[in-house]
Amino acid sequence: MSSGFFERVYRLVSQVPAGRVTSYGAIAREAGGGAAAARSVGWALRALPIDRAERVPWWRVVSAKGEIRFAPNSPEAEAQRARLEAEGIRFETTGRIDLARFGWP
DNA sequence: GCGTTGACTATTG
DNA sequence: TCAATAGCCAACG
Repeated sequence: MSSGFFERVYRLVSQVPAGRVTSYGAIAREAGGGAAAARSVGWALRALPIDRAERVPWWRVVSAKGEIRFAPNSPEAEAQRARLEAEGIRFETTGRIDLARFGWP
């Protein structure tokens, strides 16, 4: 609406099925901004309103390495990990996700 | 319209 | 494999 890029990002994230995760670069590329627009995707999700956050699975969006890009002691990171585990996603001992199994093609 | 910021990615050492 | 640096894009002030 206001910004096609933002709405497009929200739409793509909403299309991610439960039990799957995607990376910022993948969404950025699908949004039409290119892999370099990954930072803009983070900006869009950071500006994600609360009412939008409930219908947009932002927690299924992780870094290209399958790890959460929040602070390890951040409440958002804890909530994200909890939601991902609730959807059946397992974390490695290093705290990373196996994109080969949970990655969204 | 310019400069800064950011939930990133890819490349190099 | 890990750490540090550069680059790109979009929104905000």
